[in-house]
Amino acid sequence: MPSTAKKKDSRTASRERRREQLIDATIKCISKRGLGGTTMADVAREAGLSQGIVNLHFQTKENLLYQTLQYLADEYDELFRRELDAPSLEPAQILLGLMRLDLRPSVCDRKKLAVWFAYWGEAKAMPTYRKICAQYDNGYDEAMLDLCQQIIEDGGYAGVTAAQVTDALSSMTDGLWLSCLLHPKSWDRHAALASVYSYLKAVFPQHYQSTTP
Amino acid sequence: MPSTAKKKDSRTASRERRREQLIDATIKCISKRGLGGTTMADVAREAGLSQGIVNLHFQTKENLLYQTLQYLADEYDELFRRELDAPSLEPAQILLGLMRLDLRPSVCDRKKLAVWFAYWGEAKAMPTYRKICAQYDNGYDEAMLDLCQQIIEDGGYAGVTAAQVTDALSSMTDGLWLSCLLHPKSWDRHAALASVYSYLKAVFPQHYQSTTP
Amino acid sequence: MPSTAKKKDSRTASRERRREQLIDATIKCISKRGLGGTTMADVAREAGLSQGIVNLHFQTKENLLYQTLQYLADEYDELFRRELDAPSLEPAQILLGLMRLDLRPSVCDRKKLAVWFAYWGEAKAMPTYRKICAQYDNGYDEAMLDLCQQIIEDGGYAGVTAAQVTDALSSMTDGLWLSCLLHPKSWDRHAALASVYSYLKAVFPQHYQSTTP
Amino acid sequence: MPSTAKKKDSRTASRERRREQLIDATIKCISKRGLGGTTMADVAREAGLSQGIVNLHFQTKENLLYQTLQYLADEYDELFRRELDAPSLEPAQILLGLMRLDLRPSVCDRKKLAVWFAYWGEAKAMPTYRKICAQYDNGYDEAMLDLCQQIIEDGGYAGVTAAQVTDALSSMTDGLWLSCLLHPKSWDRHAALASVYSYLKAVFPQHYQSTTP
DNA sequence: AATGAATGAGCTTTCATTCAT
DNA sequence: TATGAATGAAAGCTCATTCAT
Repeated sequence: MPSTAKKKDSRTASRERRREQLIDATIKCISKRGLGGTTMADVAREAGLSQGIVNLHFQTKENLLYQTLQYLADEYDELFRRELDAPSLEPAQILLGLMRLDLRPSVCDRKKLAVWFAYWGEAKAMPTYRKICAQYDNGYDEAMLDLCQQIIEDGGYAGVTAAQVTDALSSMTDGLWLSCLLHPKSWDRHAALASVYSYLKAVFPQHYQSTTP
Repeated sequence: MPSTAKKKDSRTASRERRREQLIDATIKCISKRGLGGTTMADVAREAGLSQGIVNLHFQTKENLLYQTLQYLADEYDELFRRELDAPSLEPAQILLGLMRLDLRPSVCDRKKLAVWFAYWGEAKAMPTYRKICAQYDNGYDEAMLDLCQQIIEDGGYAGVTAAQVTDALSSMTDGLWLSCLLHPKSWDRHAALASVYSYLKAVFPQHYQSTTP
Repeated sequence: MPSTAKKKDSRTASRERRREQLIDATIKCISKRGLGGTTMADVAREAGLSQGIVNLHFQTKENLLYQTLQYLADEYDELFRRELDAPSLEPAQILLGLMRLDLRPSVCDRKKLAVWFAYWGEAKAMPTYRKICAQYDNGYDEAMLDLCQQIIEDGGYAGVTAAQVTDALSSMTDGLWLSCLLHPKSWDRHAALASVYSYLKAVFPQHYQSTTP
Repeated sequence: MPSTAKKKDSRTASRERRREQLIDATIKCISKRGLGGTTMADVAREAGLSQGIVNLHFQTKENLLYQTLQYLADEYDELFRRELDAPSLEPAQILLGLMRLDLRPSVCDRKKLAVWFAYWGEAKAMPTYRKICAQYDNGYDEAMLDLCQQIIEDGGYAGVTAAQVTDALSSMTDGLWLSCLLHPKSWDRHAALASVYSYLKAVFPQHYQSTTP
């Protein structure tokens, strides 16, 4: 969302703002009541607006949910790209940055995670959703694969392939998210990061040596 | 379920069988259409029975879903206990066995995973579901924690705690399940196991040395 | 129900007993839950028998309800005839006897009244029910009309017709029944009888003179 | 309902009007089909509106029925109060007015009576209904008790108590209503009033002397 | 004659969607 | 644009009735 967007004429600008307002309300609703428990009326009420407003802006419920997922995906993508393109010194630092990103409060946030898992839960049944998820995931895997490759070559590590580490790492973050969702009480951001770091230290000992991540 | 259970009189037995038949149909339906897309009529049709049958045996939809989750949880629990109680030689072997279990075709089965994720997706909204999930998870974590502790002591490993490894491993399997669900095409059971094994080799090098898991 | 009925062979006798048992259960159910809230299953359960039993004996629900109403009507009719045919001395005594009958505990019983009013409540919609009710009522009115006529002639009362008194008296008992049903707490059998008696004393002063009825 | 109420804005006014329209349809349906035979769809159809409309305005069927009963009770209450507060000359005239009221065509109307009796039929099973009925009844009895007391004192009547007359009169009107419901063909408003009047003449001869009521 | 599992029509209720204002 | 009353399809659930045992 480039800053020029703010210069749109008031009508369009308000349209855009309404959209975000409604998507926001959708996220809150899904997080509170689950996908199945969220009605169009709930979303409208959460946004403090009237019944018909959601259909007015999103036509159908399916589209609202699709756009909401897309919104979250874009938001994450933006953060991911920024992390990746950071003028960071070394691949190992970038990789660690990506791991940190996934556990950052604004990303690893129960409200948003609830939405992701809600979608994933329906993913098998709704190919459209799966497509969005898969498309991004592939991009992330590719980037991580590349970083791991560089680290392995740099460190001359044997016994692991870049694919294995990539798989392991991305699985771990997904799993840690689930854990955050299911055990809100006992979940600890730092412990999670420590687990990830313990793995990095174990496979890439030359690149990760600090005691704390 | 002791073998004597099979000697139930035909009436009771058939009640029990019908229950399983309906739970089975429920799993298939959720897997095909998602939690939200599954109707009582769908389940009845899938089971080849009539409309009212599900309410007759489970009273409400909520209860049907609850019992289905419980059924899956019990099924997994049975396998987990069996693996844990196996007269296996060493903790390291048992731990590997548990990892293998999670990636075994009958466990890591898209149909069942779809159900698990469907529930997890609604977990935030339905405390009842979360309770079932959480209750078992705690048991598993404890068992794994114990195994890791023993391995660490046995190997004199420094730099990792049992909690970190447990967290990492259970997160990894959860994440690999999600991966299996979302990328059915590219998902590879052996690759997944290799990823897990690469981690084990890295953290517990003395205990896991084979090239292949 | 003449005593010879008891000599039927066991099969038939048991059929008859089942019928009464089920009608009894029906009365209890309607009284507890109302006509609308009474299901075939409720009746069977109340009778301590199995689901299908009611259809076996009464074929349809409508018939069960019809037979139950008929049963109550017959029971009342039996009592009414007995009172009417009593070798009572005078019309005034017989008339008072009929009034007493309507307020007798076994007749003016909330359980049974609930059933009568349940039927009356549906009477407009179910002509079959209305027919039963009307048919008996006419008979009673005729008998009372006759008694009142005799009393009026005997006393030389002017200013009231037999029809008016009959109407007033039968309306009063119906109304007192409703009162018994609606105000179980404050309802008092003796007060009710006193009200009726006060009317009799007022219209037929020569025939009813005691202080208490 | 003061005349200013009519100036409500069209939206609110229409809400109120729709409510009455639906209650009206409910009364018609109950009167035609009985409480048990009345479905939400029937009510909607009777009102010439769509399926969901009744739930939209009354949420549940139970509430619709409750509100309908309340509506009828309020309507009667209004008439009763008006009759009671009439600048009538004497208690005897007011009492007669109340009796007339109960037999007035708009009150003693088979359609409405069918509804009252439908509720009374379920009253034992539904405490909520009984409460509404009882609450009003008490008020009416009190008012009548008061009037009778004055008449008795004024006339120096002995042998009857105010309570007895009140009981007798209110029972009579209830019974006459039932009669109106059950015997629509032979029912005669004037005969009914004559019966009531014959009673009044008999107990309070000094106050009621005309040949016709 | 009796049982109780099974059926399926019908009911209440919910909710995405439409539309007059 | 925005509103919210209205719609009607579809869902969950109940229950009279049937039928194999």
